[in-house]
Amino acid sequence: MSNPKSQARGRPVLSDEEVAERRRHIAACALRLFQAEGYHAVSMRRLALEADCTVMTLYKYFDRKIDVLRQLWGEVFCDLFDQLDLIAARQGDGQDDDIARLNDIAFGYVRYWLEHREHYFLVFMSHDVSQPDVSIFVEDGGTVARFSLFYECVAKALKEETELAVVNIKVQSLICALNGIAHNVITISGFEWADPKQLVHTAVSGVLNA
Amino acid sequence: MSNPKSQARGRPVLSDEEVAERRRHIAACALRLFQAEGYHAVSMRRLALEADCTVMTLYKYFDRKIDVLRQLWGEVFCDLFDQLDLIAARQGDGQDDDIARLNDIAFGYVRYWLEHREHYFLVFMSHDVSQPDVSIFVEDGGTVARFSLFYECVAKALKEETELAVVNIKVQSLICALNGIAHNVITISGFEWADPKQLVHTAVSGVLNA
DNA sequence: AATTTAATTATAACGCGTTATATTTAAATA
DNA sequence: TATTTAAATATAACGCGTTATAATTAAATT
Repeated sequence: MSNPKSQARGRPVLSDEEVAERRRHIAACALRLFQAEGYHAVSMRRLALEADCTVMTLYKYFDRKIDVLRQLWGEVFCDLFDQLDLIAARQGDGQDDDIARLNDIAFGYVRYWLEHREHYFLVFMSHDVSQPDVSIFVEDGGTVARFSLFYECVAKALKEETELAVVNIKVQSLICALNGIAHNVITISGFEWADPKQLVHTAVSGVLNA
Repeated sequence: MSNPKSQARGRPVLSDEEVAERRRHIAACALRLFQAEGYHAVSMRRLALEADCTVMTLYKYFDRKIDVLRQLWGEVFCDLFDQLDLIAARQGDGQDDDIARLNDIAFGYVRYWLEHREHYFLVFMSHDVSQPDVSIFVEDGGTVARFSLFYECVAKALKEETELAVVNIKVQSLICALNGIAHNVITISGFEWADPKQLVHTAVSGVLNA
């Protein structure tokens, strides 16, 4: 795509794969450091040391420090949805089973964030207060696609007669509710929140019965 | 409390009110600057200039820059709930009216954040990725108290027979859902979210029918 | 008026993210 | 091998949040 014979003379531009490899290497180092010491505790100078390159090289492959983080988000969601897919694969064909499965998946989703709060912060709270309108992880279509798991499960748990548009609203409402539960329980830690499982159950029942 | 005759000699410690006044002055300057240019665009040096003092004086009254922001959060919630109280004051005693009113309040809550996204970021997204467990705005009991508006409205919109504990779960679930809608619509701006009013309606119906 | 104490200032420093510029190194062609 | 081009380095600088320290100012008592 970006590399069609380029120039004849001189050192050739790195291939897309070579660029991707270098980005992956930096991201891999960053993941280790971020998980061990936290995002803000790791400086670009430190990351350069770990990645065995210069700060300037980091900035060649990532426009900003936050973009290194963004690279890791895809992996987080991959991990999360791999777990949810396992839950979804459980047997049971009745509608009661479908509802129970939806509950399990919804709670699995929230539990993942509660058990990996540093991932939650990585994904949902890395915004800069001064640049509010940044779109997260949506540019990566692969992540969005996996949210369709919720769509399928909600559709199954509902009567089959339900319209597509209605299912869509319900799914979005559910996802918002689940993210909200995770967000509130994690960030408003001084408040005596109810059992997350109950909150999730209420959200799921609500979406099905609304 | 902190000022009982203190010492006999030398300049007396500032009274609580004097301290509060200086804090308010700094916060007032900060509000003006933050709203005009954004939190991160305003440096402590700049704020000191505006507040007509030294950076060191700022640090005498606020441990960190983020604490200046925190001081402003209370005012944001005050503004928000003043608006919601107006909506809540509408006449109509039937249960249908109660449900409609709950819908209006819930949407008013979400709409406030959507229309004041900078406030949303101020309140819900000012965390540092590296210090995830900070409790927000809960230390200020006044703010939490005003959330009881939701409790009262949900209780009214439900049959009176509903248990306190159940109402409590429903209220928490609703608040999570509303925060989640605001959070997702604001921060995941690249996704085609449904009409927020519909999402709120689904959440409210869900909580009432769960 | 002299003294004591706290508030405030002045000044410098630290590492941070980020940018700019000039130089060196590596990989290709002629 | 000499040349060309891009990758990578080296180095310095900017303003940032934050901390430390010493000097100054303000308000009280003796």
